[in-house]
Amino acid sequence: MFVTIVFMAPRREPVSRRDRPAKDPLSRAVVVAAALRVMRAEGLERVTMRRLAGELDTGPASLYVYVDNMAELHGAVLDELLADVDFSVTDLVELLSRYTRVLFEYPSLARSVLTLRPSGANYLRLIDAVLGLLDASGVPVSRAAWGVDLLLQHATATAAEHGTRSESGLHDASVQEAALFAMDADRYPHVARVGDLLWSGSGEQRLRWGFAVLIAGISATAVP
Amino acid sequence: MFVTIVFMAPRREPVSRRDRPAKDPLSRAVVVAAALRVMRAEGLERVTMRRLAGELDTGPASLYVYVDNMAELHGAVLDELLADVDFSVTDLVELLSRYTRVLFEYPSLARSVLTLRPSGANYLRLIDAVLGLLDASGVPVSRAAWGVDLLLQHATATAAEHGTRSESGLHDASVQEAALFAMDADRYPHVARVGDLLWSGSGEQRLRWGFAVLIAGISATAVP
DNA sequence: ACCTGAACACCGTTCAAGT
DNA sequence: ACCTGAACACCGTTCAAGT
Repeated sequence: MFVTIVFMAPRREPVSRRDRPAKDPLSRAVVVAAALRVMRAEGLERVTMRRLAGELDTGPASLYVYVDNMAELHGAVLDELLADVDFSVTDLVELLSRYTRVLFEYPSLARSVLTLRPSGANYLRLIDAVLGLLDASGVPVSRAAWGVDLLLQHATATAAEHGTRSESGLHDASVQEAALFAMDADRYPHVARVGDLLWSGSGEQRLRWGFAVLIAGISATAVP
Repeated sequence: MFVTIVFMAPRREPVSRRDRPAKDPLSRAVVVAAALRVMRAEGLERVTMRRLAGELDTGPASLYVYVDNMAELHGAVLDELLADVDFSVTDLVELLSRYTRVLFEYPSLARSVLTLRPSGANYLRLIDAVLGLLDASGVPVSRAAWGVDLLLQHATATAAEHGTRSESGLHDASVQEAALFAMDADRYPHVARVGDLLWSGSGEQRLRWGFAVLIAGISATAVP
């Protein structure tokens, strides 16, 4: 993969524009594709306007012709990622898991998406599929309309958190510390009573339990 | 408020260290207090290591003696904010609302906290209070242990999103656009069927409905 | 009209060298 | 031991000036 990228965007000697091989004309699709390429190879942190501009043989200002800003570019990258996902399943938890699996690979993207309210064609396709399955299982339309947000937010938040945990090795240490601290039964009687259960279970288990909780709650709770 | 802050940290002429009035000795508490002051006055975006250092008459490197990094500082600021909140209530939704209200005032902090797993004394006090109320309403301890995470994450995520909406005027426009786009009944039949319900309700209403959904779901769903 | 060089106004974090 | 000046290695976005 890395070799491919080097081949597609070789470092060139700084020669005058005329002498350089013709480059692809810029377009929104080309910018998004470059962003996806850099993210896959080096992570979202390396997807900067300057880096992308370098990759596309132009200056950072030129990218603003095709994307509004970084946040919007992240939204476009997510939608591109979702383009390859098949959402035609009959089990809601499986559907949500397919979405989550994509984000688990790019936790920083999940973190960005969390504050984005994505609106791309493929995200809409996902929303449509979720609404379809909620309807099929008899959930009233008003609950489904609000519930889809809750379900996708849980998926996104879990993926974002997953990344934080695995990216910083510090985290285990600070959880340990908090755990010790928390076992002060005088100050935190309920935390002490619950004990290790607070940190128990795998990410996968908690994700699936969360989906189950939400589906049960959505089915049972009327909107105001 | 602004005047107070100016008074507390007046711009000084660049004079040699000897001639300057004695400054408070640095400490973690002093750094966190400065961060809180700058956040209240100008928003979290202005809380940078360099800005804080300037405020405290030192260089940015000095702050690293007291905080590990920006993320940890954000966690400390949240905990400081929670110090003033009374969590001794008997209604779980009211308890969660008190937490949410704090974050609603600082949406960027909510965004940061979302990927933080806070572990401060006051956040622990909040967790303890939530666990207490779940126990009081007869929720099995294993469900409560996992449920507290779901409840607080919903609160935090909603506050983070609230900020995104109100900070960028763009958002309304892009929601409009998405709404039109989404009404393509051939491509997104379920979205089209649900229609405006997707974007209906106030933030407050959806927040409270989310809490109700989670509480119902947590009570009804066994952990694996 | 479309594009971009250069500038504006910054960042977090590290580390060698003080005291 | 504790502290910090200066440097490292960058940022996103705007806008005047090209073509």
